[in-house]
Amino acid sequence: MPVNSFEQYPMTWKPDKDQLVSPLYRSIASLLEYDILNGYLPPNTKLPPQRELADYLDINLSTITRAFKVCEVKGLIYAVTGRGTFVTPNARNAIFMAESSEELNYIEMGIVKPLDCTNGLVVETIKSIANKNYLEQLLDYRHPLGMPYHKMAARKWMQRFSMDAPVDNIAITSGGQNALTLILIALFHPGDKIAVDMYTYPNFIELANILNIQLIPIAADELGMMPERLDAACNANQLQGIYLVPSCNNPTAITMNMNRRKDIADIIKKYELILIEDDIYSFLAPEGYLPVSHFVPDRFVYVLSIAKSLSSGMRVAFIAYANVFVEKITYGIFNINIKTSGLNAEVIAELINTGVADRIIREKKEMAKVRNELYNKYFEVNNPSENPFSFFRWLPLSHPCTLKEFEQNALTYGIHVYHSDRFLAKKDESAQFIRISLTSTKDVDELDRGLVLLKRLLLNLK
Amino acid sequence: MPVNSFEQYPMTWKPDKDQLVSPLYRSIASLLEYDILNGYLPPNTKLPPQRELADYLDINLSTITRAFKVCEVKGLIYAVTGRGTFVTPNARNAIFMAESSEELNYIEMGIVKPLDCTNGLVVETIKSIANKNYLEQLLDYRHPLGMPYHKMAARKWMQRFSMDAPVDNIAITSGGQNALTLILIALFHPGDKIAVDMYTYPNFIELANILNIQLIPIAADELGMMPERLDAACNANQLQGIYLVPSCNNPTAITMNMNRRKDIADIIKKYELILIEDDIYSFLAPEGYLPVSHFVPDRFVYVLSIAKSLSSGMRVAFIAYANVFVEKITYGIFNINIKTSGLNAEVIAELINTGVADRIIREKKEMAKVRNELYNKYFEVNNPSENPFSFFRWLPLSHPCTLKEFEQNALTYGIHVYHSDRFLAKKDESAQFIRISLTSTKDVDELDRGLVLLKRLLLNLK
DNA sequence: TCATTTGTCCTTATACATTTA
DNA sequence: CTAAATGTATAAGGACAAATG
Repeated sequence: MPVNSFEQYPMTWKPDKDQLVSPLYRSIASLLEYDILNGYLPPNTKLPPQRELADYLDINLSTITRAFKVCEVKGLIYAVTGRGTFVTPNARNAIFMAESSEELNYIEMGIVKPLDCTNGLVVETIKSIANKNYLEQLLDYRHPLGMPYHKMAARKWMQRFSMDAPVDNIAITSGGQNALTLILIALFHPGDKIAVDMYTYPNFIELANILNIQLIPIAADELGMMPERLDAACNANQLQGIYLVPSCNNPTAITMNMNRRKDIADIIKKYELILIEDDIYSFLAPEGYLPVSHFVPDRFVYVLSIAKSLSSGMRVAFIAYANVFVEKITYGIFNINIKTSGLNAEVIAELINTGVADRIIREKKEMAKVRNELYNKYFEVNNPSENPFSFFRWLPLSHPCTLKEFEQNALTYGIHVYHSDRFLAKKDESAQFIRISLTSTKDVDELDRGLVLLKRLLLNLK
Repeated sequence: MPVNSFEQYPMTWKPDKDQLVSPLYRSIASLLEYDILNGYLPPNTKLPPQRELADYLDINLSTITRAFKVCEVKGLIYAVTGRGTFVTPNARNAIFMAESSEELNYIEMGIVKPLDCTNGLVVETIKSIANKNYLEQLLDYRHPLGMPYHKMAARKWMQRFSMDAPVDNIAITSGGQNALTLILIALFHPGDKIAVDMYTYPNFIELANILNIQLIPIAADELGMMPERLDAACNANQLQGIYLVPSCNNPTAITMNMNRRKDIADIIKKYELILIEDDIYSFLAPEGYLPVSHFVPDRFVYVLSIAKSLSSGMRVAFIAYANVFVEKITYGIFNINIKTSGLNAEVIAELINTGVADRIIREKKEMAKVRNELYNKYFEVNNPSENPFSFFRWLPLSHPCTLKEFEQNALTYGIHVYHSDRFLAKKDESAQFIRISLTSTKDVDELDRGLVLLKRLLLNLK
């Protein structure tokens, strides 16, 4: 029997005892699900403590725990030990490209677009390929990892960024996100733990979530992820891997210098982690910088997407990997993709081999430089490790604010920017920032107007 | 204390009691994992009953159950109530396209190639698109689910096969395998169970394995999967989904008739399964056949790959899905692919809209018919439910044989064929068959020679 | 700093369902 | 067809750990 009468202390959620049938935990879970989905329990509602509900329903605490677990897995609620269980606010953090964003009533500085006014050059290359007589060979169903000729172009492009690997250790995937999916599925298991920067790429966070891979955030100083912190985390948890974007970490814009790269590599070797090096911004890094992969030749997977550097629409990325991963990645590609379209790979190979690719990145770097100089007129960049060609900037928020509050407020000012909470693998009370995309306005003038609005917004917050 | 001394009745696996530390179940699981991965417990070994182990280790039965569950989710073991727990046979069956198969010294009747001599028509379409002036729009980073115009073409193509869905319930993926990956990741969890035909598509089996999704094989009669067996399996296990290839099941070549489709649909509704309908061979099915999805409008995901029907090299598939899955699939596509290349989708849309697609499938059907007629000269097809246009045939083996033995033997005869064990989700003592691809020889003559060799091989086995 | 609150994890007990002999 | 073997599902009790004030 219940110990107390609960009539006088109202609980936020009172399941109907009469509706409980065996199995109890499922019965409870579906009552809870029903009440959440029908709006009887609005987002962020604090549910009664598990013990209180158990007492009220006169069943064991563990049964409530189990019922709650069912709803938590469905994403309906979340729980924090010591604090309680809450109805999930149903906002997701993944950064979606708007489905139809023809007419925006704000200045876009949220999403990072790839400065794709250089697409005209890609179109020319497509046209020139369409005239070749070997087109039919590109439609072949063979070569799941990529045609040899395309892998040679991939190698050439990697070498340009000081990454060298034999063609047998190179594969072509259907874009960078597809490569990350492949790597997480082929080399990791559900429940594995991967170290990431405290603030990191949101789509990697979401991908890890969907695959039930746990991310362990590691704090950074002005040079990027701190080796001591990584060491400590490896000691405390059993980590299997690490994800890094060393050329220009998204969102902090930090380029890791060579010493820091070596120090991180030492920890990777010490704990035998698998390195996932996402070098999407390699074309913005100083010439001759060696990738972290270079220092861990037995433990790396290096991902070189061309979405930001050459063309986002072609959906091609190159990956290179240590010998030990050859079999698993080959097997993974076959299971996940079968293969990447030869036509698309051909277009990119042609861009690389004709030198057009070099021209594109030169132009993009120039545009990025101009936009960064404009940014510097309004805001200071104090950390010399931040990449001066970065497509986005990272600005501390002096007055803390919730994600929704801040971004909504910004929209009323007519600008779209992202709050740092979107980039946290584990939400906590970390310092707050905003990420400002410099490459998404249609021209420099619009960016100027956006930055003026941003400056005004930040002043008014004080 | 243990009730008996186990010294005299040797168990197949005896974990070292001294190595057990808390938590017990994990300790046991990792000992077991270690022994399997290091070969001390070879594939198919029957482990001791859970009760016996519990008794031996002097702990509770449930703790062993839990330890075994950990290894089962990792795919190391599998359990059958009443029979016991067994080490998973780790043979990989995925059918790889040869990396470099220029010079074959055998006749290819293993892999199912798509009769792609129609690729010339695809090439022409690529050339015509390259001349259009809207090419740059195809390189857009927007529309992760596919551009509206492409989705309309997808809808049109689906309608041709009696599948109708609003464009908001349609998406474009980077090929059929990519679609299946997406669906398994977005709509299922590791450990979930999906019903499949006893003999089913090997790459689906491998994909499920890599994602730790369990497949439950369901027996078939001459009309395909038996509804009663599916019902029984749903009763016994808690199933979340079902995978079907109803137009021409690979490898059995069975086309499910309308009555059977309805009966299966009833069970899907009864147990609220998620239907994954892989309609890659829809173009070989009789006109007007309604997909199974039609009968479960609230629970389906319909996958229409164009790899076999139009072009395997373009890596495009269309999917349609029930309203309840819109959010999860949108989210999944974003996390796994970001998007599929608009250029490739445009080529396929153009094929569909200009009627070239219709011409291609007409030609392919005609070629398939000729090759099937040739097959019928040598072998009998007794089951009227087998698709007369099938790209492959399914032949009973009167004298049982191991997979390796048979396939090796065939190669010495100069032919490449697949043994039925490759198509089993759970290896057991099922009846044995071989699958003969009719569409992979370069011409009908070569197929004729291959079939003669096959006939001779089978006679010599008797 | 420490006690309280609160969710999580591990282990056990028992009833049940399927397979096999 | 029945009984035994064997894995599965549900629920409970207790120890533990993180957050809070």
